[in-house]
Amino acid sequence: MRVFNTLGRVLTELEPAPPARLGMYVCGPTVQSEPHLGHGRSAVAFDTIRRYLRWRGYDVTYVRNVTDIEDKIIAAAQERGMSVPELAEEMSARFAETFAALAVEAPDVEPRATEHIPEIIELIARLIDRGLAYPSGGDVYFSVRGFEGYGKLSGRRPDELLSGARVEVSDAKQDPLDFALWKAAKPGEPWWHSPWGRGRPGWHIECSAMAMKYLGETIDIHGGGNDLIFPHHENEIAQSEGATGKPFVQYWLHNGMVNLAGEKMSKSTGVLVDLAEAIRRFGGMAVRLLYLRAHYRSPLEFREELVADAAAAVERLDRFRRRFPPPDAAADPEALERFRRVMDDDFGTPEAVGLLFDLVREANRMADEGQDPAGIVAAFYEIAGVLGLVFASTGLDDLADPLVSLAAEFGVEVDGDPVACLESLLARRRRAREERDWPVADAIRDRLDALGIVVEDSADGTRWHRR
RNA sequence: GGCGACGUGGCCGAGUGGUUAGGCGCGGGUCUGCAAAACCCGUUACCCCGGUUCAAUUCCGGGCGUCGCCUCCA
Repeated sequence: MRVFNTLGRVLTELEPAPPARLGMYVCGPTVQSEPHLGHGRSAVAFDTIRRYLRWRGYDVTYVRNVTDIEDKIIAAAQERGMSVPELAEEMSARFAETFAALAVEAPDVEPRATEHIPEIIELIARLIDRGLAYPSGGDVYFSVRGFEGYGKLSGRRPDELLSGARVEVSDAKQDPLDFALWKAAKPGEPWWHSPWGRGRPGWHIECSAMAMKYLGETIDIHGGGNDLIFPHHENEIAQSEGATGKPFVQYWLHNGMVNLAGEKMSKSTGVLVDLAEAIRRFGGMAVRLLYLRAHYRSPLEFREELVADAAAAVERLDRFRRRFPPPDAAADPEALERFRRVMDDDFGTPEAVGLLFDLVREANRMADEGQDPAGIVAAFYEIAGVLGLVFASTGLDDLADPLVSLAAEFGVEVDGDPVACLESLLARRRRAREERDWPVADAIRDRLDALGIVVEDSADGTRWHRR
């Protein structure tokens, strides 16, 4: 299978072939504020890649970090009158529950920067030993010009970077390009003891330390948003390879940005859409499908009508799932082969989604014509599962009271169980239909519809689902 | 200015040197007590200009336009 490697900007064969162990590190969020649609895209993109690699037979170890100490978190915590750990804890929980609503699986390891201070300090010390970093006034900086390969990921040469206007100037740096590995604590900031005094890690170093701790000095796949290519990932390479002398990452994978009204979603500009809000309004699967319908590397323009469109498409999948429960049958091999072919080509999820809808139509048609679609249906479930399109069956517990009174209204025997209640009502309606008593049959259907329960008749019986 | 991505039908979005993506929407039909669902048919697509070719939306060159990165960012 081929993947697009940002390092070299080429589609390359993923080696070794399965089965093999594969270490995968993805830059998780800096837990400073609520997740937005961009965070969701990255999480879903790499969750899908992880699921697919596993399906292909790889033994994947998936690490996604939480950066819980950083300048912006400190600032945000002060603004809200909270401690840094309190804010980080609250936002981590928000990210976790929001990602869960997108059916993003929990990572195998979810390391936090603040729990790896010893590893970070050790890595910095190694870089100092090797002459690639230097302490300065309580800070420690990385010597960019001391690392020969600097710029190989982002395609920037140190000399060209100098002309950029946004280089942070500091008397403490020997060179304007140098970046902080360790920052001396200012009054009121969180700090840890270090050989260079009280301080905290710089932004990039925690990913190097944690990735290497859990996945070794050379890791197979490293992912993140393409806005991290420079400087974050460029600096990770410099720090890691500077310390070990070995290649840090075999395959760099980057997802595209989510744009809003033609502009990138970003914390700094305030151009963003709250992820939890979008999930609340359209459902987690609609948001996930929205992501999957674009290739993970393409920019994705967000508009409300596009999520509504995705929600309608999810409805179709959901109706299909209700019509055909998971069968006890082998998945159609031809469908799986098509899936493998499009996904093997740098994770072609838009085509895979197209395939999924092909299967929906095919199985519906077969069933309509009296054939058994079990193999197609099984392929549908297998593929949907790999794409992370999972559907929770909705209960009726919140509708217990209205259902009981509705049952009583139609003279149906009831106990408190809402499912039994609904079944009784549907049985009553079936009798009405057999007696060609359309007013009663339609009234039951209309009243259930008002509760959000949709009743549909078909040749093979009556089905219901919540709207 | 440097580096990179991209311009496909009403909307979104794959893909291909000549032959069906797919979804949503819209129109027609089948089925059905009605409704819904499902299925079938249609909705005449590939930014512009050159070039290569028997043939280009697909390859090459130029133009126009959009977006991202260039030390906050997923």
